[in-house]
Amino acid sequence: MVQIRTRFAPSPTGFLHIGGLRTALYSYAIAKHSNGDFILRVEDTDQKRIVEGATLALQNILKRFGLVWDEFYIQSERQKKGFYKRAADKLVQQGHAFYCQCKPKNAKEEGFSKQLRDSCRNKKFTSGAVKIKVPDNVAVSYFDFVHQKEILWNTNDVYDATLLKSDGFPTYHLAVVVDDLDMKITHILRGHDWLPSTPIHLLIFSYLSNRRPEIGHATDILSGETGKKLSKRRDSVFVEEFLKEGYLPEALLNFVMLLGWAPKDNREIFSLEEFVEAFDIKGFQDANPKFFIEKLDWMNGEYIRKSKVSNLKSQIFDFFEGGYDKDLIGKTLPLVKERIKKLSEFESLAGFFFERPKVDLKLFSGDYKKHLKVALGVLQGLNSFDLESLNRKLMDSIKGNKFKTGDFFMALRIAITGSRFTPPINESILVLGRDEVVKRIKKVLK
RNA sequence: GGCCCCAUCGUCUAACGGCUCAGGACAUCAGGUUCUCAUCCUGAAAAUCCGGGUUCGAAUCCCAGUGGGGUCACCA
Repeated sequence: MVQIRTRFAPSPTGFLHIGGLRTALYSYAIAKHSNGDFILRVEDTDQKRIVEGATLALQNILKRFGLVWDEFYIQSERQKKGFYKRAADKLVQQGHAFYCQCKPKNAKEEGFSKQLRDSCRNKKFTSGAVKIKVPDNVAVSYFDFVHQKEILWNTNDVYDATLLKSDGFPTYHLAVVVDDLDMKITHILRGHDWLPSTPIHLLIFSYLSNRRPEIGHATDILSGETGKKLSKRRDSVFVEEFLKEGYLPEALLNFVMLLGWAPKDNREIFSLEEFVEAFDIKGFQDANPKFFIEKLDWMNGEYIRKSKVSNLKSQIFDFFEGGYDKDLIGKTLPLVKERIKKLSEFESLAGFFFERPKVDLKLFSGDYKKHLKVALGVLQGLNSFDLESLNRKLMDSIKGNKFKTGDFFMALRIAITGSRFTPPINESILVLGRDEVVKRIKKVLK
């Protein structure tokens, strides 16, 4: 049996795209489900777009999601060793490629072209860029393992793509084929946006080798707002942005795995290990999913609620870069854990534990001072400062004074926290301590 | 415009061509629990794009249409 080998091959432009994370996850799962190898390959062949430190950042972020690779390659280093030049030479010798000395065009400015056959293809140049000499009227096809169907082109619709640039670096088309062959990749999984250039790769594969990896194109993730491919300008597209908003890596990974893949039993919560175990290539979707943040919010809340206090404590401490005392975070967490959907929300919900709040008197209603005076008396007269006694004495005084329970606690809540929406107030009082609570109530009564 | 992909509740999706007046989850709405807010529990509303075929039977197969997406660089 052949060892399964997959790869994730991003270009290091700074941040990891959410779709990239998903592609990496699926590739990882295909390999690991069968105890295969997962390879990370950095495609940095565009000298104009090199970003300092991007490769390291990419590696770090993948590790945070547990997507660990077995082998690592950098294309620019392979370029120095001449792998791509040799492949290009071979293609020219075979008559499947030719040198071209035309001025490079920029499609963004010039629009799409109708000219598929390059004017240099019969000029017999011996230097310049190398382009593929696409044959006329030949059918090329492959079986897509995502869509589970044959996809077919006529080469009359395929253009003479550049393989080697005049700076000696390969384009994606050449590099991807050479590397996937050299690295003995068995399954290529990539985004749907690559589907249209697949016939070029199919031709190169057939010229360079008698074997070809399986190929599959995962759906594009569409924006929930626009229904179009996620765009950097309008949408949050980078993994780093989501982490910064307070989403947990495990939740984000879980959410993204279900955009374009589903198990037969409709299960929704998967750890990475569970996903690898459950992964089935038949579970891929054909239609492009829209990215709706609501479900991610729910899922993130699920993960936060499931988290151990000790783990969550460190995550929140790190998230706020040490801005809050770690032990105190730990004490408040049992009270706030099931009330937040993102780490970032810890601040607005639990901030009053760390800093005396500004209390807006407009929040109060009714005869709140009377309520507070009674509460103050109870607190100060309490012999044993524990939840049971506190609760009992407060309830007794409510009954004794014929207060409305809700009104009483609301007054207390606002005085202590500055908000109408808070964790349970008696438990919060215990965390804050009697002295602090007494001071806060007195301050309002002044 | 050419080429390619796609089409089940608002969203993510399930359903060997028959066990389906289409199931689950999120979101929404209504109840319950509760000192607020959450959590938790109950319930409701909500979909097979439109036509044609094939078949005893179609969400499922086929053909057109319509709609959506992608792509057409010496960027990946």
